[in-house]
Amino acid sequence: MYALVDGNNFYASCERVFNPALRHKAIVVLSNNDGIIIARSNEAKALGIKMGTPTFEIKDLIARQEVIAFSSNFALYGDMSRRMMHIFEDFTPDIEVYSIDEAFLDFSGFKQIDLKQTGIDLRRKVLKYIGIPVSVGFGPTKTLAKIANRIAKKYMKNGVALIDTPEKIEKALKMTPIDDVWGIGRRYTRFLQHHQVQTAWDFTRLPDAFIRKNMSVNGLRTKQELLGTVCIPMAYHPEPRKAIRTARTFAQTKSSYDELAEAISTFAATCARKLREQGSAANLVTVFIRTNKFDKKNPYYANNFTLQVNATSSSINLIKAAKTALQIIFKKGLNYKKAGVLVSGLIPETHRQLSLFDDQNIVKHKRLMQTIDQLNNSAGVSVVKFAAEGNFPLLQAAKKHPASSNTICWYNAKQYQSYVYVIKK
DNA sequence: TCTGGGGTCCTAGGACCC
DNA sequence: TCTGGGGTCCTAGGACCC
Repeated sequence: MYALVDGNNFYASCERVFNPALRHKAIVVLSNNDGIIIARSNEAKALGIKMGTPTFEIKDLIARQEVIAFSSNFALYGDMSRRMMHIFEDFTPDIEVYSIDEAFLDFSGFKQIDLKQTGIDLRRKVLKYIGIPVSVGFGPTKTLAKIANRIAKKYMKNGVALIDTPEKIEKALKMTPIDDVWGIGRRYTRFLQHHQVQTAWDFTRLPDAFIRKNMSVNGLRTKQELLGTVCIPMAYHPEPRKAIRTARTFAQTKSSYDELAEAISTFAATCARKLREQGSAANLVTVFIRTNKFDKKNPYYANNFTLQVNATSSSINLIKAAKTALQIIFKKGLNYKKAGVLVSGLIPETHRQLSLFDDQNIVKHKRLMQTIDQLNNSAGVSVVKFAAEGNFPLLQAAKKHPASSNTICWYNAKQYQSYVYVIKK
């Protein structure tokens, strides 16, 4: 048996932990730039606020304080998540961290265990030590555990549901709308409803050939999982990412190349840092930019360009490549609303092929990056960054006074069109 | 009129997840 | 006025190989 455990309204619950006065209040958590709603407490859901609602659509509710809105704080949520996962590990060592707020727990080694009681204990423990309410669903496959979790959340006062017999499977499938099945998204929901499939149970009545033809092998896996046959194995140890992406929607559009280049450089540096964190190097760098897709008055422009690089995790190399790609797709006279950098073709850093042209720099870059990472990690924030990233008011001062009191090191790496400098904490 | 057979690799697009 | 960010997998089709 597997359990799916997830934090109820996770981001909203995290905010609540630190402000108990918010209990029973309608609260929402907003995206980057406070653009849309990305999490809601039950009370906010009851007000009819949907996921993804643009914030401006509920600004009256916020102004009247009927809804309390928070800007997102992902550092906090990540920390809460780690602590929550740690508690899960007290119940079984075999866990798969599936997302920031949920994990699959493998209980197949526990033959004599009272799962229902285990779920209740787990819930109580997380609530006590972390302060986050969780729901626990048990099932013989991950897909059924997901369904059990939904039932736990919706109908069970103790937050725990167990699907462990053929009778319970059938009952659970019949009470689960097709769009609540893990693996069935918007498109397939529409398609299936068109074929008179309303519930998970209806779906399991479809012929395999029909599912295979219209929904690929994944659809078939979902059907088997719903019937109790494991097709989606546990992933106990996270694989290294195959692509890493950093992108932002801008609060204010950017139209000049320089402004955009600074943003792109920041994204590239972030990608580079994430690459180093997981010990990978990238062979491909993609840059994309787009204007406001909601703007009906002006023509929409979106483009991307991918450059091949010698496998690297150096911020310097990646910033340089990203800026080159940007030059190719940048068009003057447009107001850009969103931009991003994607690094892919990732390989383990240790497998990196030495190239004739850059092996001189690899060692230098490596030491520089290590030093920068150490400084930034120990400070907890970005105290060292590249001048190409811009947005650094001290840059001008540092240029004028390389040895000013708040500057302990000033390094101008002209050949990379970038600067590195270190500010005293 | 009629034009082999078998394979790999890569990419874009479309589906899904949180 | 104001609309998120970060991933994965599968498939079809094209390029290319012998």
